This record gives sequence, C-alpha cells and structure tokens, in this order.
Amino acid sequence: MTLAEENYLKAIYHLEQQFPKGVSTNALAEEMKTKASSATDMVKKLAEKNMLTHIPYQGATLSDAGRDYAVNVIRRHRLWEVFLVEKLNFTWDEVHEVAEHLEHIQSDKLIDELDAFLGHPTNDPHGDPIPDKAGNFKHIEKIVLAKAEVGATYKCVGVDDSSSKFLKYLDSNKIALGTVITINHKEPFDNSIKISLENSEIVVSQSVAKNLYIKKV
Amino acid sequence: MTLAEENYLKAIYHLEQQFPKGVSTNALAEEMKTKASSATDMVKKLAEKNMLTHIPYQGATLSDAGRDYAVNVIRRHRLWEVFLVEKLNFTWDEVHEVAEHLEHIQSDKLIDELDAFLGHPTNDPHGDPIPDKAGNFKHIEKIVLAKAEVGATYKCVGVDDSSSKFLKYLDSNKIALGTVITINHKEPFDNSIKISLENSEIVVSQSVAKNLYIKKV
DNA sequence: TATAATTTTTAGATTTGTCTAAATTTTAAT
DNA sequence: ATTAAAATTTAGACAAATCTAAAAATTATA
Repeated sequence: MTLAEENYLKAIYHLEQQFPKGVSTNALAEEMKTKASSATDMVKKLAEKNMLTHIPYQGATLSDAGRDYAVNVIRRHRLWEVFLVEKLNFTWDEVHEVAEHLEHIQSDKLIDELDAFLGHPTNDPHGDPIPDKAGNFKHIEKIVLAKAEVGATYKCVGVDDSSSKFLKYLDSNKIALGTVITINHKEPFDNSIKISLENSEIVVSQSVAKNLYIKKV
Repeated sequence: MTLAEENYLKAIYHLEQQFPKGVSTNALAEEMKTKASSATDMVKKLAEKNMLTHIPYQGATLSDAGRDYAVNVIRRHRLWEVFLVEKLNFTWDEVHEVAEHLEHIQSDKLIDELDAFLGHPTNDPHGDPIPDKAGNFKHIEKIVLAKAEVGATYKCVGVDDSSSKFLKYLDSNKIALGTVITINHKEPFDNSIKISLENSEIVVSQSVAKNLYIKKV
C-alpha cells in the first residue's frame, strides 16, 4: 500500500460514515482536495487490490480488508497524536499535520511499542477513539452541542472539526475535553447557545455548537 | 526536498568522508543500490537546486547548503534511533530501517521537542555522534580494533558496520558500547585478535576487528 | 600514442499519481 | 418523455524517479 493509497482508504472510510451506501467520486475528490478523474483512477486501483468494490457511476464501498486497513492507519494516526501532545508538548491544534506523516510508517513493532509506551490510550487529543490492535474501538454516546437540552449539564468529549482555527477558538474560551458546561439558553433566531463554564458564561454560535461533542454528566 | 533527494544527499555526505575530492557517479549508484544513470539524473537535479556542484565526468561535491541539509537528515535519523531504543524497547540492530522512514518527516518542532524529550543525547545507539540543531557535532578520537596495541585496554565506542548481522554477533559475544576490552594477542597469520572481556576471552576475526571502534581508557 | 577498458552521460521508455478536456452516464426538470 | 444539468469516466499529457541500451568521455594498457 503506497502513501497515496493509504490516504484514499482513510478518506473513503471517513466518508462512509456519512454515506453508508457508497462514496461518490466527487465527495472523495473533494475530501482529497483533488480532481474527480484522479479519484476515479485511484478507486479503480484500490478495487484491483480488493480494498473496495466499485460500481461505475454508483460509488465505492470498502471491503473488509480495506476497512481493516483504514482503521489501522487511523490507529497509527491517533497514537502519534497522543505521543505528540503528551510527550512532545504539542497542542491539540498542532498535531494533525505531523501525524499525517507519521501515520504512514509501516512497522508493527513501532506501533505496538508506542501504544504500550503511551499506556494504551483509548482516545486521541480530540476525543476520538483509538482502535486497538485488532481494530476494535468503542463509540462513546455523544451528541452535538446544538442538540443539547436547556438546563442540562454536559461534559465536552470531542470535536467534529479539528482545524487549528476551531481548536484555538475553544482554547481561548477555556473549553477543553473534560470541561463541564451547563446550557442556559438557546436563541431561536440564530441558533446560538448561551452556556456556563466554571468561571464564565459565553454565547457560542451555531457553527461552534455543531462542531463540539458533549455527553450528559 | 523530496524523500529521494534527501536520501541522495545523505549518501553523498557519507561518501565524501571517503572521497573528499568528489563523489563518483558509480560510487553513489552503488551506495544507493541503483544504476549510474539514475545517479547522474539525481546529481543534476541536486546541482540545479544548489545542493552540490557537479563537474561532468568528475564527480559531485556538496555545497554548504547541501552539507547542512544532509547533516540535518542525519540528526533526525540518529535522534529517532535513540528514541526507538530508549523509549520503545528496540534493540540496536532493529532501529535503522524504521529510522530511515522517520528521518524524512519535516517538522522543526517535532525534532527539537524530541531532542529535548530524550535529554539532548550526543550519540546514537551505534555510538555515532548526533549533530545539534546548528549542525555541530564532536568527533570522538576513536580507532578501529584492528589497529589496537597488544596489552592495552580500550572501551568500545562505536561500529562501522551497523548491519543487523554484525550487531547480533556483538550481542552474542557480550560486546556492547561501553564494554571494556584488553588486547591479548594479534595473530599475524589471519589478523585475528584475541581479547579479554569482563568474564571471557574471545578471538575475533579481521572483519570484526575492522568494524568495531574503540578508545583507550 | 593509439587502442582497449571503464566510467559517465544521454536518449528513450516505464510507473505512479496527478491534471485537463472530452465523452459518457445518470439525475433532474420541464 | 425529452432535454438540460450534473456527475463520472475515459483519453491523453505531465512530472518524478527509475530503468535499459547506446553514445561519449576518461583512464589504463600495450
């Protein structure tokens, strides 16, 4: 599996959550920031390698082998993210790019030892679960802040958008994973939400509310 | 700089120690396990990028920029080797291959933080010096075991050949970096050397003696 | 110093992953 | 049910890094 192939597998895996019936060429091209013709070429190649099935004009669906492979790449990525934050003083908005490179290094011993060195972490710095060696991982029952009930109390458990901009916004508002918040008011006009933190009360926009995952405490 | 370019720079840097007047195309091709025509192509490309000067039919010499770049790749490689041995339980014969990949990841913060995390090590697991951030490193005054004096006592400080086979040979004979040895006898017939270790006396062949670096204690 | 042997370079082809532009298929709209 | 729009695929081209085979330059030899 080449670097490009691994990146496509990962992209298809992510898109399958959103489009379980098959990932379209256009969606894949957009995710990979490339052109539809390139996506078609790669999908064909991955189909040849039995990593996915492709019905022309219909879409692509990962095979078991392809899904396993993608999950393994995700495992590598998330373990490196934990390493960067916990051992090398990276902040959660800095890790993604470097982990994109580290994730492609192929060595089972490397990843198994890294996993042990980190104490078998179950979640990466953005709250996403880390698959174990067999590819299994737990879904936490999380909801998006936008769907929170007024008056209830929640804990922040993850982000949908892990762009540097969004993460820095959260930092500057003292919102981190584990932060406990209470929903004070939902404004119907613009879908903004007023929340209480430990020492502050802030209003977050709809776009923030749609990208922050929370869980009832 | 692409991955291939970095590998060529490193190879030319190593060969310059042996051929200070210029690295020949054939020597470079052999080091890179490729063909002379490929080496020519890459040398031309690196000359375009001002990483080296190339006189056709004469050889290649790194520019200051090229040498700095090569030293930086070597720094990355050796720091990762230390990480693998000290933190992830790799043995000194297992690290090279994985470090070959890790060394190409481009992130100053990554390497600076890794360096600090490891406590600014000065030597890699094979005894080779690790350049600091500015590219400076100390040469230890070491000699090859083959040149040792009979009766004298030395400390093992490095290896010339870091192949798994050679390192495993040293392991099985309880020779590690830091091991103190005494030279008992040099056999003129086959240039083998009889040495004493802490709890044993062994005879090493000429090829071993030429690949183990030692230093007077 | 010619000539042979070796080394190096050039020329042209190949693979991977990408692109643009054109052709084809599917979906949507009238 | 046609036609228009959108999505997808195909065809052909390109850059990077490699290869083989042939040409050119250098070095060694007789």
